[in-house]
Amino acid sequence: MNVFELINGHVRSAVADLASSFKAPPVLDRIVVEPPRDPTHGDVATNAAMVLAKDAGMKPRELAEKIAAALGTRAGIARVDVAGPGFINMTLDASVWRAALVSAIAAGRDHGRSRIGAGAPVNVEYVSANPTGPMHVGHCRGAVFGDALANLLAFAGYRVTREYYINDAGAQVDVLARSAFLRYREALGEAIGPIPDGLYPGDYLVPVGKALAAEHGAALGEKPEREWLPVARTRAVEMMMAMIREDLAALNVRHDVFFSERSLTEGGSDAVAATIAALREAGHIYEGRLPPPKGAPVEDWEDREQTLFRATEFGDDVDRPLMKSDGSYTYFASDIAYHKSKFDRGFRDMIDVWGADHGGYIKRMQAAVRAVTAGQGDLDVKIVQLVKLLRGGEPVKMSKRAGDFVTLREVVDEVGRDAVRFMMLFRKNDATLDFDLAKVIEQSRDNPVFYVQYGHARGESVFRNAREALPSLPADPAARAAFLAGAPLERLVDEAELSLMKRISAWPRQVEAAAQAHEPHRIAFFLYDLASEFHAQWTRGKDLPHLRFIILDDPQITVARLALVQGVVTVLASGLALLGVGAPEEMR
RNA sequence: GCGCCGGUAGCUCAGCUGGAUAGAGCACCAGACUUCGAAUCUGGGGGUCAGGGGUUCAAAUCCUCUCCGGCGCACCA
Repeated sequence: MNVFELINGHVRSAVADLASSFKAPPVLDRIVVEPPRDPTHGDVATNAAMVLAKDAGMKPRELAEKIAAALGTRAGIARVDVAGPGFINMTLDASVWRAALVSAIAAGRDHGRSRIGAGAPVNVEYVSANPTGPMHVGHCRGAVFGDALANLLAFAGYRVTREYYINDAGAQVDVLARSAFLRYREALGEAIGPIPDGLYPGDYLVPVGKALAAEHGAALGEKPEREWLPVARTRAVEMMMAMIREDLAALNVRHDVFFSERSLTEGGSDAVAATIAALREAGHIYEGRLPPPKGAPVEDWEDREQTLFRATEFGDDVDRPLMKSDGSYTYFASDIAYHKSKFDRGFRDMIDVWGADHGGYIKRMQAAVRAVTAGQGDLDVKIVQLVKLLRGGEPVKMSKRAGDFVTLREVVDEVGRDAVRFMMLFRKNDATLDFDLAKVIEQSRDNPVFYVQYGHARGESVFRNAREALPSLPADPAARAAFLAGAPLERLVDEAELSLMKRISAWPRQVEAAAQAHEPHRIAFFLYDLASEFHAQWTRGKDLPHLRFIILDDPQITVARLALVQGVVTVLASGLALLGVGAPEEMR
């Protein structure tokens, strides 16, 4: 049950009833129904009169009075005021919040589930790290963000596919293959000495060399490179991807589809060639020259005729090359074919999650998606900004050159999956993030992960204690919820209790807003606020014993308050699940 | 030089796609444990929303210019 959706309906129908006297038909899209920032203004406010005043040919306040009069007669609306420049403020009958709480408890983990997605397929592509080594911390944020966003969209009613694009076709995987081949010779007993510059030095390739040796014996080493390289490459990529999947599993991140870049051009058909041909057919490709980039001079600039995509016709700054000077496709060309494949597989809505260093790539990719889908497809690119890794306020030094970068696994092993996930989401995706290894394992309010989880554990702790005073309270969670859904909620009259009920009721609205904005961090912040309000109410019971959740000689109010706790626990558990973070029963 | 992302309290950050008097945590000051978990809570001080101009009933939010920080800038992925 979404209270704001309910009132939204009332507002729209009230406006529709008045519309015959308007000068122009009202544009309902701009009407916003939301909780006012200042609670003294009531429970729900709408700007309807202000945005429709022109259409109505009335002054905002005059129109507001008329809408307010119509709303005043609707069920559940206890009071309507016109305020300021023409806000309509509504105070709802407490029965509305009670009904919302009952519905939340009864729905359990489905409370907040939405149908705004209407089953539309959405493709969320995230991580897509090169299969050339283990994942490092830099990959964490994109992985967690993409995963949480996918959860959120699924909860909001979209049909979500989680996808990983394997970059197994470029020069980098050839380097990987040569590095693995060296390890293969090593595995056969050869002294290889130090790893030469330009090859990957990491010892995670040792097992690949051993595997190649075990499978091929000495045979591979006797062949020319063009024969052994594909073999080494395939095996290396395979083993790297297995490693990456394990790393992701440690973070509780899983994908539905792993899409190989190589598969676009291998086998019977060349999807990249086909895509380019189609674009050429549509007039989006030409042979031409590109001006050298301004600013920093490019040393080896080679002015030549090349195959260019007219990205500028779709909003990009310059046209983009599709072929390298050696005649092979650019990465961009493959990427166009890849996104076309997404569209051909039924995804009009696509979301890519990229690191900040790829920000300059957004426009051309969106341009390409428009071109290749004839404007039917929509690509949203979410950029996750840099993560600064700290320990007790001091930067953790990492040098990629020396090979001592911090791996994803190391961080997860040190602070735990929950802490990593929550902290990665407790910040807007496009703002940089400080991740302090010391702070995230602290058990204090300083640490939001703990604070929210503790809120959940504390709620469960109340239930454990309540069973002594209230033997009829079922231990089984589902039975408990069913039992509490029948609680005498009219006993909840304290302002703060009412306020908690309202926040629990706001959950569905939060889910929808976060899903539509593609912003899972809003969920994290909502949970933090809910936990905070719950902790506050819990502590009030210390000064004011009559406000405790468990009142020994009044089982009725105890049941009512337990229902409130049930609502809190339900939303915390549900929200934490969206973030992929555990909701512990206790934290001792 | 161009593009993208940031700039909000001393510090770290929210601000619900334009709403009413801009909010939280930390830090600082003053308080609350014979108690449902004090791993918590209550109160207080603290603001030129980087700066100028514009759009309108209304701007931290949209447009524009400037300043500062990060990232990127044929043929890498």
